[in-house]
Amino acid sequence: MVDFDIMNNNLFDVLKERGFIAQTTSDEILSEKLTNEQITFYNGYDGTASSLHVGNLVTIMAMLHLQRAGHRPIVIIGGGTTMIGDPSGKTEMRQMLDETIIHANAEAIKTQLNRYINFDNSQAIYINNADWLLDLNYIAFLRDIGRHFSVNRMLAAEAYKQRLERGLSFIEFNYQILQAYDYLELYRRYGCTLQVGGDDQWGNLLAGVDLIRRIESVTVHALTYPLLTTADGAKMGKTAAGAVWLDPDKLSPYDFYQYWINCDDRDVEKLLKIFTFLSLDEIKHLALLQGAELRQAKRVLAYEVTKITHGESEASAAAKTSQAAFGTGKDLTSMPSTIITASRLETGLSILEIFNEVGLTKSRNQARRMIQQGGIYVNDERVTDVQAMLTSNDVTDKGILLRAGKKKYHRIEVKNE
RNA sequence: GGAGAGGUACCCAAGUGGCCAAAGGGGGCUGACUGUAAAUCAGCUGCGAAAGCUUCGGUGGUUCGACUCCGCCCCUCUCCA
Repeated sequence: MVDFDIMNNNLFDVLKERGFIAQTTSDEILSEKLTNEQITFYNGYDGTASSLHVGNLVTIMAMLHLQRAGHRPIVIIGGGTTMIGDPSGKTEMRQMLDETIIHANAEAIKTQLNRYINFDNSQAIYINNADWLLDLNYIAFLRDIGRHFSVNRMLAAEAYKQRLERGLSFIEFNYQILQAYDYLELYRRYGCTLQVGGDDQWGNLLAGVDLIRRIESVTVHALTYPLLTTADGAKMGKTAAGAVWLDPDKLSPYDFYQYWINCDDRDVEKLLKIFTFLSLDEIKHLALLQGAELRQAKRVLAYEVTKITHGESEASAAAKTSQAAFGTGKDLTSMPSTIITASRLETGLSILEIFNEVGLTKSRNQARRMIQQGGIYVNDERVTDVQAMLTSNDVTDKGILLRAGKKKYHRIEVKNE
């Protein structure tokens, strides 16, 4: 894919135009460096979960833009820092995670990042800060690094203010210092001169910039991405079911696709700019669509984002399934499905039970409630009887189509043993 | 270590011996209206077919009966050291 934006403008302007930039240490210098030099930059991911989510996708997209323009990304997994827990943006202390879990998470995230970022021939570097943090000598660290940090200034930082009211433990207070140390380490090892991250990381990034200036007498840089919120004010990437994961086992490509299709009208343009590689011109055209037409733009958005994360075939399948479920098509192949044996239908299978079993409802009580409210459908026919049973008569050539509410579908395939 | 205030369902927050599966708000879900959007309105929002069971930091008591009273423990916050 040819990226015309980058051919015609300088990278920094493109990033800015696409909405990737919240704060930087210096727009002018960064713009100049990104245009005239090949720099090494880094982005850290913590190991608190076994999968990245949509929030992290912003940083991945930005890294891809930077890598395509010839800069070298370092992806650092916070195997060491996650042992501490970042207090930024948190009102409560994070739960301490077990070392083996953190390690497993780090591995999973590494695999995941591999799908996006090209690590061939050292075009990108993967590293885990556990490599140097876990064996630090406390006294030596305090003397070499700790002395450069002013507690006064740290306390004044916005990130800690909120926590000072509710309580901040010493372990968390050290997080920023360790992250700053990471930057120093990467500067020394790889000549890394730019750290990027979400805007809530601004304080942590600056701490690293300061540390490197003090110790190495070198000016390095920091750039943050805006923290995305949806038009109705919620954090991007959160749904009732939890985070919007990038791992297909945690969130099916179909559901992932649906997440984007269902975005707020007002967010479409912003999301296209950040989460797809479509040119700004194309995006402008799509954003001109009005009313129901805007769904077309959402389809493009959902397809493109799903393609980047799950690949082209999954994206097409999800698009087809979505059309089938909400339009008039027939293809239901990528809809979540469950296989049951024909024998279970012989005696009649309770609707409550099957909805509960496939996870469309959380409990039988909930399924009952939804039937009473008219929100349960079998083969698109509303179920009104709480006692209703599924029988072999309900089996169509496509199995049995279960639906909870307007948007949650599940297909039952029947197997003769 | 001392003094005080607290820990209630997804979150905030009432409740202070039975009428409490626990007010209210937020969030979420369903329905109507729509465009698989937003806004609005209505209903629902522990588990169970039911009897009933589990739930108010933990644990032991008092009581016919405890979220409510008593003992011990754990945790959080504020002030003092």
